[in-house]
Amino acid sequence: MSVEEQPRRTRIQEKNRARILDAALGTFARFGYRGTRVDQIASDAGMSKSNLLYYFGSKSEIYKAVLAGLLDRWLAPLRTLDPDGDPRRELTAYIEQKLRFSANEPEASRLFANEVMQGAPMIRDVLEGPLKALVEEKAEVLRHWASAGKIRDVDPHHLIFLIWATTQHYADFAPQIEALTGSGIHDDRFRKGALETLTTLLFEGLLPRA
Amino acid sequence: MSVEEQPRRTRIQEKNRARILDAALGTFARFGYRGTRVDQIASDAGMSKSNLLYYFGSKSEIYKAVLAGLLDRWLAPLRTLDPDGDPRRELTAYIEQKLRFSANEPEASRLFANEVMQGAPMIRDVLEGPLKALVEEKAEVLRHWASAGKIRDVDPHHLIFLIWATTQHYADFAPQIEALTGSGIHDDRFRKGALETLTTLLFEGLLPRA
DNA sequence: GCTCATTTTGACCATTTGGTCAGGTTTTTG
DNA sequence: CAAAAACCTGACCAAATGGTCAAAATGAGC
Repeated sequence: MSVEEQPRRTRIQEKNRARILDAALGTFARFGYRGTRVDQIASDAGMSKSNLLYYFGSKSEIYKAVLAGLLDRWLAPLRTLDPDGDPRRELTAYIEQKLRFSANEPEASRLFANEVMQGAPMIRDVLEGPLKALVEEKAEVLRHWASAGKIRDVDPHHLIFLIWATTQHYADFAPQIEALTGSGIHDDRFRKGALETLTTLLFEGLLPRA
Repeated sequence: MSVEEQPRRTRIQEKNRARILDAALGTFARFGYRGTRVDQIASDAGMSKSNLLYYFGSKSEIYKAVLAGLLDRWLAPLRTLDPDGDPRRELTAYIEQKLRFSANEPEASRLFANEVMQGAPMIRDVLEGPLKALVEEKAEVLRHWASAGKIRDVDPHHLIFLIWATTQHYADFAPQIEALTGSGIHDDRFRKGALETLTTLLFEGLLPRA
């Protein structure tokens, strides 16, 4: 599910597999695994169902391939959090990366959400293994910053969840946000506003400083 | 979609409709509209598919009924935000209500998320109408608090989104949270920890006060 | 207990769905 | 350019799916 060996592929294979995975991401993100119809992926990818099944033997094979390609991109930003950096700088950069991800790959974000909401049947091992390890590592960083007096001493897990939740929200609930504000995270101005408000609240808090 | 007139119902109808809606909430929340099988709702509700269809003529009818019952509960907490109250008290109470909702009705939370992620096809009018109106009203409250110097002057929309996102996250991403922490929002201790961290961050901020 | 309305069932149906396969077409390779 | 490999198609299939219907079983009111 994580590392993928790359068999030799022709140019045609390269192109068609990419088209399929791209189309599949769209429908899986929208309708989940069970709600997605192979036919629709095929037509979105501009090819016949038979041809699609020539490249990926089954629906679940497509799903796994999409997820595998997604996980690394979802995780990447957290890896960049530098223990030796300044907390505010580091966390701001992290939040900005996550917001960018929501803006640039909203479908990936939604598919991830969908998979987790269904109980993470396909990626449970990743969550419990590599992700948990990474989160523990970064939680340690946060605790270290806290004990050095650089940040307030709050539960690192909840802090991480707050960042995940808020940044992901802009992708996952895009239709709601659009309905309420008329704009969305894809818009540069909007994204800057979100980042500004988010970081202000996170670092300074809502109550005016004395 | 919002108000529902109640036709006369026998005791049996009352009981069976409730059983169906309850089962339907579970599967719709997990698999979305398209991914849900009428058969499965029926068997979860402990009755035959035919019998289920005697109560609700079609799959989409069940879905609409479930959503209608859900929206009010989802919205209710925001309504309680009192303009004349103390911002910290009011917002803390709001967050606590939302966390409780995530704890007590995680499936309702997930179904709402699912519907919105699919583009809110069924509740778009509610989002653009009543919800938008309510949000504007409460945004005004926040602006008023800001201009009175009671809270920092941040974008009310993003502030509301932050609260929605963080509180909802505990229901929607429960499997991930469980995998990472071994616990979840249903646990009293955990929920108190979440509330504590959330309110501290939101009101005081992450950076230590001078 | 009798009658009528409500509730439940199981058989049935058309359509959709994931997937197979034999054979045709295109591309690559020697 | 010929042969082999890769690619693509359409017909086909079994199972699943949403939904119908007539008739049987059950319940309520007298």
